[in-house]
Amino acid sequence: MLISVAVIEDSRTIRESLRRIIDGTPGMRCLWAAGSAEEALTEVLRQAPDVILMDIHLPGMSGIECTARIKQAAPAVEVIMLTVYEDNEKIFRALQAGACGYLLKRTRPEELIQAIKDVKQGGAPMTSEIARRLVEAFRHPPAEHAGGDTALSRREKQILDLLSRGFTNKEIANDLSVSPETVRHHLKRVYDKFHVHSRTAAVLKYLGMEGRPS
Amino acid sequence: MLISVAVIEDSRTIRESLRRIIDGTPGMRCLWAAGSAEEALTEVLRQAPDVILMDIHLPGMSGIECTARIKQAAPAVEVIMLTVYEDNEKIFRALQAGACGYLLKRTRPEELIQAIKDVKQGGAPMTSEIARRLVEAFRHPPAEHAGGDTALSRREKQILDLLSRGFTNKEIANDLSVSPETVRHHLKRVYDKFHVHSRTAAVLKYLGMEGRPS
DNA sequence: TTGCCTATCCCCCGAAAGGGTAAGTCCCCG
DNA sequence: CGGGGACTTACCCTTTCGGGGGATAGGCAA
Repeated sequence: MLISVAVIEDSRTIRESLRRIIDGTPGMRCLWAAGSAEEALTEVLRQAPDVILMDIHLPGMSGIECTARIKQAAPAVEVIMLTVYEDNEKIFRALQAGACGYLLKRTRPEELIQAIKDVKQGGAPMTSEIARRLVEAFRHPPAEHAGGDTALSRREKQILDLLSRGFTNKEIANDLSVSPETVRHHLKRVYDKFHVHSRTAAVLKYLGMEGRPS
Repeated sequence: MLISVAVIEDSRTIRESLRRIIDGTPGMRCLWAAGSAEEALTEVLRQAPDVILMDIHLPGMSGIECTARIKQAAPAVEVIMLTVYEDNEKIFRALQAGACGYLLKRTRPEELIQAIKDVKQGGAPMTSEIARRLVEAFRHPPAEHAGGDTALSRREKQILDLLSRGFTNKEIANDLSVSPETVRHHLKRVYDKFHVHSRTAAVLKYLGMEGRPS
């Protein structure tokens, strides 16, 4: 079974290097290699590959945006993000856009090839560090990729956490064995810090969804 | 650096086999090997290992429950679930309980050893199939296992959508050019359908986060 | 010591939200 | 044609929120 691969990467050197690695692998062929997201989008419509290696940092449209569009146009195409970045936010955004793998550029060629094969078999190749972050994010969705650096006190976080599970102030107060007034007080401070004026907006901000698309 | 490992596995054969594999690896030592969750919990307090290999299916307390308790008592201990099951629910429950890796029992010894090392380095070893499921779960939490089949009318969805972006009833009303009373009315129906009693809870349900872990 | 932060609790007020009920329009389907 | 569902508006009442004060107390650092 021949796996058709495409590469999206702005650096010509890396792009051609990836193409050589792919074409040099038996059972694998590089269909095309684009230098920009825009170019890639037209190529995808012309010839949809099985797997795409996508640089996350592209001039113009980002690789994340490009991934989202490709998955919309051709959901069967599997996308592996290839990047130098290791920060959580980019990882999550890429996965949500539809990427199924996330590798660092320093990944060795043989691992890259293995990753492409993995993807075809329904796997989700990623370094174990990245897998760990995914696991962490899965375990504590709020604390990690939301609030982040916003200086919330322990108590405020705690209350926000209960708030984000749909409890009323009174229920939170009972849960924490304090007066509802105290809960309200902490929430006021949270609203200030988040620059919001409603519990709903605060929760959304806390969960990192304030900018969700419709 | 010596990595101390512990094994929790009810089958004596597999337990001893795991112990041999670990003790046969330079730089690794099997501290203890328990046959039940209860036994393991007391052992953990006595001697906390760096990494635990935990069978998910144990007589009495399950491996998932046991993982949760261990992580509570000794958060630094890393737990790798070892199992024959491959179903999503168990995977997620285990990860939420605090496991950081999830391997199938048919994993070869050398991979197991590598996984233990991975964990010590902050990785999250898992087969790529399992990683894929995690990614899937991460990508569509809302659409899939939430809202899904709940029969919401067009209008109700529309309002819920605006609601889930933090708008007040009045703002939604302006947006849709209807009266706030109308918005309130639709929301009431939504609350009924969702069996919730607050906008926050409704939004969470809508976004598919109603069962989030703490 | 004097602040400053966090946490706790209290007051007030007006606005918003939740619950119930009623009634009007529209359009589709039998 | 009639009935039903979706959508609309309106009224009632009660509870909760959001925003504004202020008071007390412990901890921690300048």
